[in-house]
Amino acid sequence: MSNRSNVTKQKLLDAATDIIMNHGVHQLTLDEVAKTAGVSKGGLLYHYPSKEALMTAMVERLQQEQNELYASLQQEGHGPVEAFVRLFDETKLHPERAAIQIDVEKMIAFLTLFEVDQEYANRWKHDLDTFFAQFQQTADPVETMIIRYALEGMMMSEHFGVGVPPAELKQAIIARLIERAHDIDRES
Amino acid sequence: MSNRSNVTKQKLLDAATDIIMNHGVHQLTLDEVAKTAGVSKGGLLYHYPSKEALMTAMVERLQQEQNELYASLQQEGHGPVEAFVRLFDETKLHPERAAIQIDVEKMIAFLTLFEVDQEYANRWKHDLDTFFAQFQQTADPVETMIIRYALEGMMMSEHFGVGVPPAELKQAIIARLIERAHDIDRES
DNA sequence: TCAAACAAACCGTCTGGTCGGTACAGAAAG
DNA sequence: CTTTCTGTACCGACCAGACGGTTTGTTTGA
Repeated sequence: MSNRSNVTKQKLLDAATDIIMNHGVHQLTLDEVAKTAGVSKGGLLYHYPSKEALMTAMVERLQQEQNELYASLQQEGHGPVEAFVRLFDETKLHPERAAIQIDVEKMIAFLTLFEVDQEYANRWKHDLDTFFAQFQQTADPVETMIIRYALEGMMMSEHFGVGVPPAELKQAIIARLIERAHDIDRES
Repeated sequence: MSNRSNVTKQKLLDAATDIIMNHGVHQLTLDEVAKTAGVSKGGLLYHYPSKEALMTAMVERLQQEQNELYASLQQEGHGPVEAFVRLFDETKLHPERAAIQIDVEKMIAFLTLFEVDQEYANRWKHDLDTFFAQFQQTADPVETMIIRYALEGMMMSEHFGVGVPPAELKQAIIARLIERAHDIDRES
């Protein structure tokens, strides 16, 4: 795969990501993606021969970015639960990490794709299932799951802009979650 | 509005709800709703002159059901936070309440509708905002918000079937959330 | 010069919505 | 009592636009 080809592919994935985040799934049409990326529809379908292929590539890129950030957080010495919590706040706490470019709000946006195509949704689900399985083996599975759910709920709430608390309350919530995650990791 | 007319309207809303929950938003077509309800497409559009009108009616009926159940829970003596927690589990703990017929999975299904029509999405958001505002005035706003987020995250996770824990763990999670909500309500 | 990379017109299907018409229950008229 | 009229509820063929995907043609770079 030449460099030129790869650049265009990334542009297309960026455009698709941009659309799905700012305008929702129903606006994710091939014409719109091509237009946003500054490529013709023919050019798009040259690289991704179907809409499904495009969406699969989007999800896979997101997954990879997430895995990389999560691994780097664990290498810094954080336990699995705390690393998970920090996954939800890292780019905002440390903007200089923007290179990794992980935005968790993408996840909830992509989740809506689950309803469009059950096929590759199941692939993603499998990965997530094995990941979350370890959360049931900690010193306090109940609390661990509450932490996990709280983060996902917060993510969803912010994505839809429903009942969003002031910034300082949000930071306090995250701080308390990190604190508890830290304790759980230490006891496990 | 005659009785006959109202029966048909409810049948149409039931059909639409059924489709959106079991097959996703992308399957919610007028033809499919009409077919499921045993009505012609013309009949559907006679009662709901547009797809948007149909969806708005769906959301409004859901909202009303929710408000009624929440009010009845508070009348039983539960505080606002605990009543909120029980809202997420009531139909499963007390199947005899099925008359009220509130299934929280509907909510997350409907949330995806937000992307279709920003108009009434904002109306719903406003209602939710004012509702959740009280959660920031409790004895422990941080914990209250964690409880709220955890429930929403759990709901979402179950809707998508991602990393769902065994039943006994789930019950333990809810039990702990109820316990904490009870404490917060008492202190407030 | 040749293949990869892209452009653009085009096609078939799906879907929201329109429109003319039907069935029927009751009111009004004779 | 019979006939005519009227409004509600509903049907189903049809239309226009959108969208995913194909085909054919053109450019670009090694």
